[in-house]
Amino acid sequence: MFNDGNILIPDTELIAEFNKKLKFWYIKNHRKLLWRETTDPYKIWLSEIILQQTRVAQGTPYYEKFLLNYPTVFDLAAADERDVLRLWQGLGYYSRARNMHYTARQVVNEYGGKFPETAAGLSKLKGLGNYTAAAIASFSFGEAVAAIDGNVYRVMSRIFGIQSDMLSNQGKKEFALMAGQLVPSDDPATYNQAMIEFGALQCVPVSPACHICPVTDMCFAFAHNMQNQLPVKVKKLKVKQRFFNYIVVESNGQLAMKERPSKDIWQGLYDFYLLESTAPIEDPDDLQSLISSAGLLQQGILKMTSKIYTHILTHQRLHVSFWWLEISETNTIDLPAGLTFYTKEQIESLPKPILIDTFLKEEKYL
DNA sequence: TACGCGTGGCA
DNA sequence: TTGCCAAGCGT
Repeated sequence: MFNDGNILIPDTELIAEFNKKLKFWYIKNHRKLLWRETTDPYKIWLSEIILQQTRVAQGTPYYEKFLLNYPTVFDLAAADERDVLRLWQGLGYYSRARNMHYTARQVVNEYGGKFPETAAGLSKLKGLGNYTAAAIASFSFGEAVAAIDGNVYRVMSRIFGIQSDMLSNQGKKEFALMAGQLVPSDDPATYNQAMIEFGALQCVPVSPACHICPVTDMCFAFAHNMQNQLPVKVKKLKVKQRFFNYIVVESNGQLAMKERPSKDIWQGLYDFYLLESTAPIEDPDDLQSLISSAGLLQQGILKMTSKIYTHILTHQRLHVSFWWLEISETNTIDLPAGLTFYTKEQIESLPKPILIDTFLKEEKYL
């Protein structure tokens, strides 16, 4: 192994050994898929576009009906975009279909109906990124370039112990460097197919069957029992947007509060009657219907405080509005479950989220 | 660079 | 039920 700064590139003997075992596994275990029985770049291209982020079982019927309706790139180029989209219907990621149609016309009009024969040339076409361009280049034209899809990332990461984030740019560079060392000049097409198929069938994301794997003897993940940790994908934590509409029920100077339930933020702290919505509510009428559907008796004047509070948590952004519901002294009210009236003194001593505390102070209640 | 893009299968 | 994807790409 030699060190390239960030990753260890295995020596040529180890690479040769891995490739040999991989190829043997592939010959024995690969699926017979329609698009593997041709080198026609149009068909390979069609299959690769369809299979982007899509399972074989889901994409196969589409591959067949597209070939039936548009047997050649000329037929696809001559079609109306609307018809192409109609045929794509149900497969999702519809820009794939639009780009494919666009590219078919470009191939016909600017390339005389022939696809470029290198990954670099193919990359210039719309809808073809690094992976798809490399896949077509190797499958159709035998170019010795590595086609790195999600399966290949996983296999390389586990076998050779690459622990860089496969979603980061730096990580992608390291994987690409490794992949470039692995791809053989002899029959790169079968090698690429084999890597992808190996990832799809044997080195699967969850609970791979390592006891029947032919390369455990050279597998970093197996040796370190890290199959479930690799590949590393640093998930960008997604900030969820939530819209809170608090009903501050007031009666004789007391406020109705309740303890926060488990399995949500602020567990054990106290807040008001909460109606959560998927979008901000600005019209009191909308809130009224929400309230009545929730069974809260409407016996007072609902008044929104002017301001909408934004409260930021690690993984949530809360957009919070407060609505005062004043109950006149002569009325009684059936409070929803969990709510209890508390005096100002009691409220002062209750544990509350900062947001609630701030609100009460700004309203000069506390 | 980070994010939106669709659908169906699975635990 | 809900989250996590599955042969990525364009912006």
